[in-house]
Amino acid sequence: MVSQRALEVLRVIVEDYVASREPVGSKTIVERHSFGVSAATIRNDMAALEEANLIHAPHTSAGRVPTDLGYRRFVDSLTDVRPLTSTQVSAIQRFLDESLDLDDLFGRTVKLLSNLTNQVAMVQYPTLTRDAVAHVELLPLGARRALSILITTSGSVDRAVVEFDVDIDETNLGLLRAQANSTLQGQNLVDVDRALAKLAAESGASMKTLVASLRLSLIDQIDAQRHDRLIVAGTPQLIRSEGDFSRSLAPVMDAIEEQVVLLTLFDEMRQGESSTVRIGRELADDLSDTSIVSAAYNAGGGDTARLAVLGPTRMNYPLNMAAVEAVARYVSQILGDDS
Amino acid sequence: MVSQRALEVLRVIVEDYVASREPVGSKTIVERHSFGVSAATIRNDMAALEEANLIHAPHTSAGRVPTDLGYRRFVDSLTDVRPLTSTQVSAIQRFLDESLDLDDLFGRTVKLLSNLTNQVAMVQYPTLTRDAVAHVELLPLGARRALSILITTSGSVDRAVVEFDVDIDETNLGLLRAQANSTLQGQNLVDVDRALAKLAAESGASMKTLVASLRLSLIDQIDAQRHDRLIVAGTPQLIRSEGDFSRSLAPVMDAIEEQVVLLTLFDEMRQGESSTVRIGRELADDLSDTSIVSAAYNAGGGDTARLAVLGPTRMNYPLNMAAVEAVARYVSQILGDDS
DNA sequence: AATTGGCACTGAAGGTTCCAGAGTGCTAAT
DNA sequence: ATTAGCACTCTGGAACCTTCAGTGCCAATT
Repeated sequence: MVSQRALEVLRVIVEDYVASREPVGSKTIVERHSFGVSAATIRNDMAALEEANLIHAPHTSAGRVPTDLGYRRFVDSLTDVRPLTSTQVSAIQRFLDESLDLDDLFGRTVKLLSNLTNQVAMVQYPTLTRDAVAHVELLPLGARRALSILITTSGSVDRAVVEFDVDIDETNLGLLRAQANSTLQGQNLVDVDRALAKLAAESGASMKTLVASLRLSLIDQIDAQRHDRLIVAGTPQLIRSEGDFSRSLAPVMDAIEEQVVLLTLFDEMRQGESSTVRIGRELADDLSDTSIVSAAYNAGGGDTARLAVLGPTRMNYPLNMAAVEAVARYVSQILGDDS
Repeated sequence: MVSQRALEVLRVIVEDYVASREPVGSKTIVERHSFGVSAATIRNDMAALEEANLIHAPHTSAGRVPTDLGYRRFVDSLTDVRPLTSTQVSAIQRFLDESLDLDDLFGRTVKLLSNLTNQVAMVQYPTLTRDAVAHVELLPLGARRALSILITTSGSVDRAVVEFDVDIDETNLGLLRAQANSTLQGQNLVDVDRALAKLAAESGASMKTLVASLRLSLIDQIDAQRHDRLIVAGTPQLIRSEGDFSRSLAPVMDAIEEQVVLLTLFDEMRQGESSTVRIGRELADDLSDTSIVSAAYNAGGGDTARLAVLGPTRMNYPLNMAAVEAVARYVSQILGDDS
């Protein structure tokens, strides 16, 4: 039904529409692109595309606009992701190489990605399975509570509150801290549970219950540290492309601020291949005017997480895909090196 | 020139306009409020108000809208800040009391404030001068670099990179960590510099240079920890009140994302009294359609910082002032208690 | 001196009509 | 399969009108 040429027509419709924001008609197509055929022929192809639900006319006598399905077809047909220019690449490298710890790296990464694409950019925190305990700090918070701070060898820091069953004073807390550190230092995070169980078993009665409380809290903490955070930058870009949204931007901003919808989405994607594009209605209802281009990056030791850009469905997919993939690649490179 | 009654008229104009978003005319005023006079009289008063640049007519035959100056007069005339209802107050208390560490408290605070006011809410991190060192962690980052993590007794955590002049191995780093901790633990942050200088003086030649490097880094870190961060929530609210902005929201969002303009503003305000309202052009140019209502809170030990809401100049000032002040009060209360 | 009713005037908002233009779908011819 | 031709449709903008809320001012009133 849809000929080869018709797909070419789809391609130029997507490209022109993304560039101009104007519905594109048969005449402008033959003018701007050298198909060897007349406008009437293009019109026939367009009729076929419309039949296949790939494009759509806002009203009877307007040009055509790609549907979600049209964008999907367009994206799927992109075989070779045009790489970024070498100056861009070296700028990325230089910029990211300067970063200090994980937080700093991710902060730089989102800003960079947002600047490259003029979209909202997001980076998901990785779960570092080969991460080990560097230090556990315990600070009193009251008679039966303490704040536990877990520092890992990758430099990540997490906090949680430990609830004890009994009152605990400075001395006891110091003892617990000393024991926990000597037991846990150097242990891989996944082994913390086992190590603490063992410590509890070997401890005297009074210490046993304290260790048990700490164990509960630390396990939670380690679990919670999994892909549960998103660093975001570039929300102002969303406003700049407000014209591309049929409904209010507020629900989109809500989703970004809440994070949970996006994180769930990322978790779904982890199953899939490394680079993924979600378009319009393929996402949640509130995000039906937006698309997300994301790629997995390697956080070292076989751990992966995702980074992404989010923008209106009318976005420059090739550019965004190239940027997301390039940045993911360099972040992987940096995280693969040391530590 | 502007009679007492005229100021009453200003008050109802502000209130009605904030409530309805419609320019308010003399007729609606006499209908909705019981001034004992006719519309013509109100018109005379309005002429005086316009003369004084307190109100302004969008066009010849429309009602009036307050100017920035009008809002200013209105706000200044609010003597008694109507307190929140007792259910609101107890909800605030219950919600904030549950919080664990500082980060959690501030996270809750901004969300709460944003919900209470339907505006963007912000909390500035306090500088905790009575904060002391709980633990210093050092993690290798390469031959001549290490990541230092500083945990304070208030539970705040900061990271920085230490650059050494010479290569350093695990053993040396461990030694440095042990020395640093035994010297610094329990020391007030402001004394860290002195303590490390002393340690350097007393150390052997090889250790001396390492301590010096660490000192440089930690000092920076402690300095940087001063009021340099802003926790923000509720940016979607900004979009919901987009109609109140004459120009694009993008610069406003930029300012929020960049933070620096707002932080500078907060620093200026610290001089002033505890509760402050900045209206329209009193702020930066890009923020000429927005107002900021802020209050100082007490972080314990005489340290203060600010929290605020930001929204269109057409905002409910009494409500926002009450909310900001109430929340500031409870945050102060919580931070005054323990630790 | 302050207040008021009356009244002419103003400008925005909204509706109607018209026109031009872009773009289409269809048909018949190539 | 492609194309030229053509009638048709719909939007967007201009021009125009009417309505209406609200004003400013003046002369009369308290």
